[in-house]
Amino acid sequence: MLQLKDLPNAEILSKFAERYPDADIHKVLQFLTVLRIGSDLSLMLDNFLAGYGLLQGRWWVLILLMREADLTTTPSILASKAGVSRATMTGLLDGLEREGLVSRVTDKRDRRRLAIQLTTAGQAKLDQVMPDYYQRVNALMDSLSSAEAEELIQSLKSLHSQQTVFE
Amino acid sequence: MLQLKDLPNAEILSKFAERYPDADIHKVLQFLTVLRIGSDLSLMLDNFLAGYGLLQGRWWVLILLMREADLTTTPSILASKAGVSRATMTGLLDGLEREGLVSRVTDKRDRRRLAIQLTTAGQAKLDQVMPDYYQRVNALMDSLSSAEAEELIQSLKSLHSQQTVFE
DNA sequence: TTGACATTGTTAGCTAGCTAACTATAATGA
DNA sequence: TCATTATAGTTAGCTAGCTAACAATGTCAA
Repeated sequence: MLQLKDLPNAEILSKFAERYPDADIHKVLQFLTVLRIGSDLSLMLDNFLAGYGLLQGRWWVLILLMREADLTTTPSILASKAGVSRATMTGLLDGLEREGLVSRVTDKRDRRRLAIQLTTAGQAKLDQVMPDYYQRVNALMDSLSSAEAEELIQSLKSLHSQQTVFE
Repeated sequence: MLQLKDLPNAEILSKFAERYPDADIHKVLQFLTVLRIGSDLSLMLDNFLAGYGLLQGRWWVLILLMREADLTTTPSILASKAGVSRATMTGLLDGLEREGLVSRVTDKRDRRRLAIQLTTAGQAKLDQVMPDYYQRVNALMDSLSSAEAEELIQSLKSLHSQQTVFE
């Protein structure tokens, strides 16, 4: 969504400016550019992962599992660390279990809980994709100097911290 | 997805670095920060629009329609300008039509085509939301100086232009 | 003119996000 | 102890993205 290829022309601008005098076209375009490039980069990552038969959500769950010392944790903790709802995590785990990349193990001490475990196949999948991923991230970020990258992150964090104006 | 609250600690970093020596943790974190803040800002916009009973995809269609001189265009053109597939546009228009914000009119000269028209209710909905939207965008972007904002956009465009490294 | 090709919009089926509601289980306090 | 409350995971139903396939319609060249 939010295609920036379709920039408004002078006629359109005057129409909107007349109806909505508070509009600051530069700021709006900058804001939309941030949104659009974020979503394009995310789509690019999706396409890259698709080449390995993975999807962004599922791939991220595998990484979170690999971070655990025993390659195991619970759906709730995964949901919290991934920043999604428990319901969404259920769906992600369904897909990963179907593909044999994780397994669900019941917890006998607390029968509400499940242990989610990274399988050998899951670890092997990460070993396929991660070296390629890291190389490409390096190549992508090399288009900015380290000072530029740092300023980019700082500016994004400034915007992020101002989210309250939208509430 | 892609929660950055859960930053890797030293133990995790060494585990990943050992297994994947190409990983440059600073670059990876910067990359993920761009993705995450983009998605957070998009979510923020969703929440804002929800207060007016709107959703981002549908709202954007209304704006594209308002840009047209006669408030009318076709689903294909909308899909192209919004940067989504025709199938996705069908779904967005279904929702908007159900709410009475747009109407579908058959084209008698080319019976494959539909004319999508912004209704009075659709224009009224935009008139409710847009002034508030523009004020909030202004407030958000005021957290950056105009020079900072310009550098931010330039850096994002640099990244965007390097997307090919992920193909 | 007609057969091949292109275009338009829709449908079906997938992923992935959400909230709300539900079941099962555990924990706690009167 | 037992009633209440809290927690874990799932399900249902919504939005919104995608691709692939399809029917209806136009277009165009042989």
